[in-house]
Amino acid sequence: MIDATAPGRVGDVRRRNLSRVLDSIAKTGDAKPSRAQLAAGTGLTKAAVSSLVADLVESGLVAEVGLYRDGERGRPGQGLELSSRRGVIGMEINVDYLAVGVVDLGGNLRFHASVESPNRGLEPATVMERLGALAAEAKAAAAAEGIAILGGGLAVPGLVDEQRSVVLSAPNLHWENEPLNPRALLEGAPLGVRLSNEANSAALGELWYGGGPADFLYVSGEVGVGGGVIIASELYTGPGGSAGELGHIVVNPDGPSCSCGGAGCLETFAGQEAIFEAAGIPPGALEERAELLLAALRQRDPQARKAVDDAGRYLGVALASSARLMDIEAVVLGGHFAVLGEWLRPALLASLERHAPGLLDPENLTLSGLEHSGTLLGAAGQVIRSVIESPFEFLLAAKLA
Amino acid sequence: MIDATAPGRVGDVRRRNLSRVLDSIAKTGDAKPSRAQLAAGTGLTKAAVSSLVADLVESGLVAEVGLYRDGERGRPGQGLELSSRRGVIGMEINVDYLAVGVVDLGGNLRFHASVESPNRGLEPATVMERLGALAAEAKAAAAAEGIAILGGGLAVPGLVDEQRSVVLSAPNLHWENEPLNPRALLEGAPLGVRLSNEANSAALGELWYGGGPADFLYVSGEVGVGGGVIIASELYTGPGGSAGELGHIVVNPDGPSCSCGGAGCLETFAGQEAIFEAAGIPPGALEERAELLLAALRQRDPQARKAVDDAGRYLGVALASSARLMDIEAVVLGGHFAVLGEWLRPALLASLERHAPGLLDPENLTLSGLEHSGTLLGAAGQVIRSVIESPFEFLLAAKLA
DNA sequence: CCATATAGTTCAGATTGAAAACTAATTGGA
DNA sequence: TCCAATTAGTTTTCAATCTGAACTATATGG
Repeated sequence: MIDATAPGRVGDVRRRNLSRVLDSIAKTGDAKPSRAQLAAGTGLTKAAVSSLVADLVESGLVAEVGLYRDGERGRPGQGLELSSRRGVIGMEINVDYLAVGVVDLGGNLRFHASVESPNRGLEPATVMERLGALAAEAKAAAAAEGIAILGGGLAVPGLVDEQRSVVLSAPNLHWENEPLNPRALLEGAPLGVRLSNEANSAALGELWYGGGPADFLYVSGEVGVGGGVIIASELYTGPGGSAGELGHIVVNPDGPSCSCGGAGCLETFAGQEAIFEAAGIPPGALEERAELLLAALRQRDPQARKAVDDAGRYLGVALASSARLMDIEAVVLGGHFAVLGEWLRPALLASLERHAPGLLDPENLTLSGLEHSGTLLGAAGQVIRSVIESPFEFLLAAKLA
Repeated sequence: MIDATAPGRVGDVRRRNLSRVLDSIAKTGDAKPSRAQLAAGTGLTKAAVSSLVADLVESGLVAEVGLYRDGERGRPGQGLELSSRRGVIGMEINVDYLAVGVVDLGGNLRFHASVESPNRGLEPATVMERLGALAAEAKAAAAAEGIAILGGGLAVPGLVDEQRSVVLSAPNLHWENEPLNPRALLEGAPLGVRLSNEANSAALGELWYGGGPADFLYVSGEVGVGGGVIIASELYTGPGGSAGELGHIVVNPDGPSCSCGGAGCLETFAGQEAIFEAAGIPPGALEERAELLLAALRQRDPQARKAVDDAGRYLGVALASSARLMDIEAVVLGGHFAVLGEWLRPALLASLERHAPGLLDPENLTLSGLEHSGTLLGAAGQVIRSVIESPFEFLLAAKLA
């Protein structure tokens, strides 16, 4: 396939090289590369890099951070980094809480806040209003730290149409085809607010800020079972944008019917609700039930043990099928599954070994370390990445303003 | 993601535009576009297109095919097409036959030959020798038609390492880690011979020459059950290159063990052998058994009917899971499944509706019309595509020679 | 036979990175 | 202390390539 963004005119070369340099700075991260190092890394000449960096510094995306010597001879280089005075606000609506965070271009979470909020069944307008209040806090915090906010990312637990900012289906919130107006959360931010799926954002957070490998499947165990597929360091969304719905892979054709209308889905065996029920945890608040389950497991309660083993076994079936179909070589467990990680692991690995022996190295089955901030980081990171990938457009806009 | 293969020199613009123009000619196909139409289609100026086309014509990749008037006023354009005097040889090793074909750059199958050959268990060297004889026929036929052979594609029913030309695993041939030397089949062809997987090649054949949509899952029912995933008009191979192994998706966690070492795989329910056995077809040659099965189905034999229904049902489970994970919206059934198509369809659709209601429109479940030539076309097409995507390298080589 | 329309070419102009020469800033040793 | 060596970054010249506008070529229709 011919890359539509590839240079067609001479001017496009610069577009691409601006992005390449910016990406190289982002990848080098804390090492704060000099122009000379960037030249070596990108294959461009020092002259070209100097010219490109000049534009990036002028736009405010990149900052010089003083000299930098490594003990050797020669003139020291000027360290460069993605500006810590520009940032993006990450936001998250989940079933039982709202959260916001300020992430600077370098990927540092500079501010973080969350509130409990039983959003299930609430009107989207009500939830958006509450989230707006939280976003205002984040904006104030950013202003106090001298961070100019370029845009925002909003993650929700459901399928979304990113272009039109519509939540197509979020069964756990009881939302269906709800158009949101995320832009209103950050009035005046030049890049607007991007709506995204919670599991996908968490997968991207893991990739960019959690040390995830270039190829992995992220399994999100929030109230539902979601997934995010990362291939070659990019989110794989599929032709219609809804890939990664791991929760509705069929793991047992004779299984019970599922909220999605199907039958035998993974979620009916390994969703939070299914596990709690099988473990005999009484209804109640999510946090409390999770605590009860962990307590039961610690006390070697056989019913809890079996519930988690079953979930692990079926998760193994889903991962075996996924690995076969998509050639997945690594898996990161997040959310609920990260909390249950060590209890899930034995049954999961046994099941994988039974259904796809040798396909997935147990070492490559890891638990997410980012906990809940992964989703925020990923939601904000998508906007940051869009700047890194198309800085030219951003420069133009900056020049006009 | 930033394309690492495209350092940003000014000269790369031309590289890209050569490819873009060539691709545009290939896509327009039989319409034989003029330079002016290409300019309109690519967004380049007429001047640029003229210059690019001049290089392509000089290299022999593109040919002018006389004037062309559409009744309107004005000077008529020069029709352009991919040269019919340049071609690629497609080759196929399957369990019970060998096949070759000459495909010109325009995708026309100009010569075709196949021989029965019980390759299961034969030494690769023996098989390659037989294939070499067939390839020689193809070369002679190409020479007779004045087609210069640029390279070849060889498809085998197993996992391959394309870079090193090694068949990693072809259980149905009983080959394991067999290095081949496909280059030797076409001594002197400038682009060499590319080894590929049979199901993937068939999927690409369907995409390029069978009118397949931009996004679909090709299901190959040869002796094993294979698959090829096409996303955005490209083959999705996954990080390790072995994506699409539909045959080893788990469709029933309590199912029997499989030749792959796993258990409950689709292949154990819907592989040819499994269907024949369940239908009570006695052992024998593949072709004969297939005929017997079809005859039994036509006579409404209940055992045959049930065997095919079961296969369809489990195929539906696998497709439901695949659609969920990869957001697949269309499926093309090939090989054995295309032959059984109408008998499979009812149970398959019912199963899809049960496990993933509404996810896949029945209209988007189609049967391949290319039959066995799809694999040849796809195998050859991969080499043709590589020229379309990197004509600059080809031009350089042509200029040196 | 000429106005009109479309195809394709020619040429000046602008953008851009490569290459090489240059300036700047540092270290280590004479 | 000072200079050679070394590395960073800038300036200058040059070649590649596309755009845009003017131009030539070739058809149709009245």
